[in-house]
Amino acid sequence: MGIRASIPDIVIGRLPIYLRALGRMIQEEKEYTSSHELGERLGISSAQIRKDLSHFGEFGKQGTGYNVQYLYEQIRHILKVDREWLMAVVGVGDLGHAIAHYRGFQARGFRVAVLFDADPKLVGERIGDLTILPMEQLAAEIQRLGIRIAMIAVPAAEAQAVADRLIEAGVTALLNYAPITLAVPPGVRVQYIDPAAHLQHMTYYLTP
Amino acid sequence: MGIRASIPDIVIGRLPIYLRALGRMIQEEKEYTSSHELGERLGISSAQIRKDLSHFGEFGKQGTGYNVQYLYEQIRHILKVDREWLMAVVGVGDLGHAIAHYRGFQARGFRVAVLFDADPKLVGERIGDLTILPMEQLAAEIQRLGIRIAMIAVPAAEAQAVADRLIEAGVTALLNYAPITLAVPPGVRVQYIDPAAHLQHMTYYLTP
DNA sequence: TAGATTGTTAATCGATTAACAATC
DNA sequence: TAGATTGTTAATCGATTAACAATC
Repeated sequence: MGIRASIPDIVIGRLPIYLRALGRMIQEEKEYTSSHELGERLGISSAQIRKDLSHFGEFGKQGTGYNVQYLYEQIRHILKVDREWLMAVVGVGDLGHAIAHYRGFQARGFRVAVLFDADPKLVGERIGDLTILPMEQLAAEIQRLGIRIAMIAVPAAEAQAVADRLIEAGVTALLNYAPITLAVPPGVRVQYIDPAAHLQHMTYYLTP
Repeated sequence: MGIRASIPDIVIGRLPIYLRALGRMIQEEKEYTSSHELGERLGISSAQIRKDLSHFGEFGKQGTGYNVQYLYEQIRHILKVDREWLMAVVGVGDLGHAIAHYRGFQARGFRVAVLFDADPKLVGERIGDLTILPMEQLAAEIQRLGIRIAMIAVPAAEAQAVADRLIEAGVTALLNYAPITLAVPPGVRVQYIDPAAHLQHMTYYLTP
């Protein structure tokens, strides 16, 4: 029995983009697509799309391309979003509120299940059908709900301490909105959302 | 006179991360750092940091490393964020509100200067010292303020049309929060913020 | 000085692309 | 069938890393 080489992380990172485009095609009631068409929409070469998908199996048919619905389901399965993941949000300021209200998670495999904030003035406030809980309940609630994913929306100065507590409680995937690189132990994944960093990336190319 | 090869975009994308770390070091009143220390904090090899910086000049000293403040200023200059860029925000729902309130832009070279929304119920509402304007005023206001950067925080279904209008008005850098890949003409830059895509990237690695 | 660290070169590694046989 | 498109191989391209002379 051979060893299956691990799939490049950069390929995994493109799958959600493919999934997003396929979701739109489903809305458009498009039944079939091709690597060429998908690449066209995404600004990616058709060869790359075929190569990426080939890591996971054979999903298309020569001559006709890919059945949109089928490929969509397959990628959902590969990414393990053919189920619902519960998430915790820590920090319920403006950004945390926006995250808690966001309607877009449900369709893509996620649900905000619990909110925490360190500010006693916010604790007890209701958002949708959730009540903001104090930090003291963080570990217990995360364990009770079996939560593995958390979003950090606290100020930069508190983000590392919050990450530490979340990891301690059993979280292994963090989406960090604070503008700071987190130190985490092996086995814990972190993704970053830093709008100012994206903006700075673009200003390099702007002529003043 | 030779042709200066263009610097890889992936290198440009790392500069804001270096800048962010240097900003924190300034807060910590750290005077000198090294490629090794910086790399340690960021989970990047020291060789990569030195190589990245070498595209732009020589900023360090053998034996002592980099003066934090000096390197910070140099990178700010390279990224053209040693000034203030005005930005437009289109779509002032929960997310647009959070963006408009966000205090973190100022220190990193940006200011939200104008807000637009298609909803007549929102038009006229004040957020901080800004008033939400109707879409009809988009082109005129963007031109009047000389705005080159816009953030799109409208539903996916409207994002492409909004992008088209912004580009038409002279915007050449878009930060898109809508979960859709935008089609833009050459010369226009787009960066994407899609939390669900980041989450899906991580669930791949989670064991159910 | 001795130790540390830079900037740079060359080697390595990995990702993307081009091309095409297979086949629907 | 003829045309289209896949999955895959090999070639190309580009990015990362290791190593080290230079030097503070």
